[in-house]
Amino acid sequence: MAAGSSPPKAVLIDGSALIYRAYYAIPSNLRTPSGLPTNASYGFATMFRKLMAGRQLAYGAVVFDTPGPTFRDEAYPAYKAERSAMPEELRIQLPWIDKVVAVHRFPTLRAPGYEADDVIGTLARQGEAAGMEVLVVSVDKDFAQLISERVRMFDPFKEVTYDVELVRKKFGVAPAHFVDLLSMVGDKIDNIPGVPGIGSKTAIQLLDSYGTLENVIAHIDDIPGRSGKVLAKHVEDAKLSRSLATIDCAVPLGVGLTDLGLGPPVTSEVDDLYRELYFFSLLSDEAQAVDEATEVAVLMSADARKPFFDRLEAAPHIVVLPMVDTTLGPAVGFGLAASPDDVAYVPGDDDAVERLAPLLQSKAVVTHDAKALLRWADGQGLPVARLVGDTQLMSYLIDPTGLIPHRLDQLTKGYLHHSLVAAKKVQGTGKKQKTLAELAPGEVAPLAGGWTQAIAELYPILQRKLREADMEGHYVERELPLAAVLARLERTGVLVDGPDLSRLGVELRERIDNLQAEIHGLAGRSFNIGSTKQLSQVLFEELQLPVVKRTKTGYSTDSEVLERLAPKHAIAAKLLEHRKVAKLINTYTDVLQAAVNPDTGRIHASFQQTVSATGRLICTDPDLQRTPIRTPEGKRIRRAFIAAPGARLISADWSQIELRILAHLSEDEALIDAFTRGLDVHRRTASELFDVEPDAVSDPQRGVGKTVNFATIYGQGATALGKILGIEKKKAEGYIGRYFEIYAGVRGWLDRTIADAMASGMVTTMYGRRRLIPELHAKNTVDQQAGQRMAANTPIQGSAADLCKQAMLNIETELRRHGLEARMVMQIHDELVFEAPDREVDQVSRLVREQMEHVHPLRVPLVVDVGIGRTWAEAH
DNA sequence: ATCGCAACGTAC
DNA sequence: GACGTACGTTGCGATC
Repeated sequence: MAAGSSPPKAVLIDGSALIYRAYYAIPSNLRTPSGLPTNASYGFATMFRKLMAGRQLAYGAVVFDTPGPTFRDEAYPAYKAERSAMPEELRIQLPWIDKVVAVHRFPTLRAPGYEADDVIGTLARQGEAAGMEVLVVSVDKDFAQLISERVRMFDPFKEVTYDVELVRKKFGVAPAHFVDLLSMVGDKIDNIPGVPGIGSKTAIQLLDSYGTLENVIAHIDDIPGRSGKVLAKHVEDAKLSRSLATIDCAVPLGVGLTDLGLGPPVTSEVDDLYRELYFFSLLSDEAQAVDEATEVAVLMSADARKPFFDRLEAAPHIVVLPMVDTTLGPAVGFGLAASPDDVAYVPGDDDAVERLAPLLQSKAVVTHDAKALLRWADGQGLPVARLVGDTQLMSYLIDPTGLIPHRLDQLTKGYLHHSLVAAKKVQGTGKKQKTLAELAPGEVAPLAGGWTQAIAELYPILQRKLREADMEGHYVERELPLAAVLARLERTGVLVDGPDLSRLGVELRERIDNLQAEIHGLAGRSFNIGSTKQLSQVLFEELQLPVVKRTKTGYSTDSEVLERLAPKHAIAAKLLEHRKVAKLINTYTDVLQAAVNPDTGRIHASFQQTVSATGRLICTDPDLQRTPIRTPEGKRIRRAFIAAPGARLISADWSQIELRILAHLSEDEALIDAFTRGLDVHRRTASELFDVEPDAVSDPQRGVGKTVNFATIYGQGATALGKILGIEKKKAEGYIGRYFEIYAGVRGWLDRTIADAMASGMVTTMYGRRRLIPELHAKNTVDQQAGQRMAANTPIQGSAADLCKQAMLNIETELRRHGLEARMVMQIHDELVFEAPDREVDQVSRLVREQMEHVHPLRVPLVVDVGIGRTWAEAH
């Protein structure tokens, strides 16, 4: 359509409905510093901005209800009787909402005696008649009746636009018959009675047959069964309902839609108002640039620093944010705050560190990512005596799967509703990215200052939420101290034998070259074996091998498929080997060598505390927790993890900790009995499943027992279990059924756990860490069932994580108490690895076993296997 | 050049 | 769709 020929556009905004929705959708803690609640104003303003973006609007108005009775109340006193008065905290925001509308140069309309719906209906019909395109903005489905070719409705919260087709799809009737539908179905929200016993299914059916309510009533004697009876009895209710639900499109307004022309908003006025309301994220780009770039003082000289550090000294707690480029590197500077209003950036020279040192010893310290602060402080030899706040850790504990990855900018948006200067805006991205050290203090300051101020503002909010979630104890006693353990573990790092990895790499590369040649030979041409797309063309089109399964985008070539193709074509086995070798080179030999820190000769991976949904620690850069073990080739990688000369690696892992926790939590007698008597549970399960004596269980049978035991922990169904065991679904069902006969207590616990989770929307671990599971209330069953599996698995996996964290803390304490030099170097969920001088090996082994086995009294014993060796492979 | 997603494979 | 928790690689198409 040519630009000039499109019809004029009008927008009619249902102000009352939107401010209510905004008020309830946005947390009430959103306030200006003076305490004015701004949640409804903020939501309304956000919606307004969204609405204006990119739309060429000629006419429009925001329409509000007026207090006092309307013609509907006179007709039917119960109308909207359920509605209570406007909350005071919302009423107080009305003048500000009016201002938001005004600065956008929008007219506001209120018509006494009528509802906003009627005013909007009247104007919409006017616009329609004048050939305009009309958009009604509301969350009220009643507007469906107005919709036509020219009138649509937009729900700004769901971001859905209703047109004739969508109304038909959602409600089952055309817009013209929407009130006829409501007249029978009623509307609880507006207290429109409808006809009791008639639901939307029946009503739609009746309207399909008779067209309108009027015609339904005319043929009331033809309607069979209960529907006919109740209709006949409630004809008057239906008629009343219809008139109540009908929007009056002929309200005498005194103004027409064409009187409601829109002017362009004056950006400066909008910005001024938003500053007043502290809506910094809604400021125009120009205003934001100015706003964010100023404010933070850069304290270069001793004279400038003195008074600020004096204020830090006097503050109840201080915020400290070291700005570092690399994990073990120096601080380029510090963001420091005595309060949210007293923030400064101090370049990281000797004077700054000297001034900071006593504060770290004496003050309550708040930061974001305590582990990083401690890593830096440890490196400087500075003790941090009272670390009380880590906004990253707090956010994680409050909702581990929300605001991922709990970065400051996300927390600021989520809790403070404004945005921060982006790091990439200051540092750039890609090749042009600058390190902090390459920037001038004045350039780092806005970044550091914004972050530091955000931490200061977030801390009390998160502290309250943490208390509300009843997790302060766990946070203070376990998670926060663990950050110190992890900081030390990361700084220690783990020694790897680079030359050994290099030799292995050479060997593997030779193998892969040969494999590649063989595969190309078998394929009849060369191609990129790493490309699944090219590979599937070779396998399924050129070699005409049968398609085993498909992926979203084409044919699958995963290892399971290749296994199945192996009997048919020699290429499959070669491909499997190629994959395995390529994986070892790419993910392990090369990566691990590259990860060795040239200064220390060790790998300093990151053990992250705020990532997993269940509370497990997660290792990255590189991910040492996935170092291969299952195959002989994989095990060679573990041989490259070594102890320093004169030291040994000690590996200690819990035996079947998750099953033991399941036994403890479920209090299942058979499971508790098995562990208490020190039986092999997998054998025990197999013995029951196959009805043979435990001693007569074969290895494959024990394997099935093991798989079925694990299936419980993961909430596996018969399909999945069957697939893994390579048996029919029916047979897998049989196993599962039998399993729950043997371990009836487990069934009961699972049922209770899932039921509790459905009721509360969350699950908790042994030490009270919680996980919200929104999937439990998903609309579709698939997601819901996934939610239930998470609900079953999380207490088990999460409690295992809890115990491991506690053990790590206890062991660290004991190692220090005994003045031992041994260091924890890795955690692999149920395994802890230590590097100990030869003379300490025996003592540390005993100490570690003792601490791990007795970390927490359970209804079953915990058993730990300890291994010692020069390499990880030897020790495990 | 950079980003995000799909497919795959590794661990507990 | 049917197994919980993760990370990281390569390839590849979309986007800047």
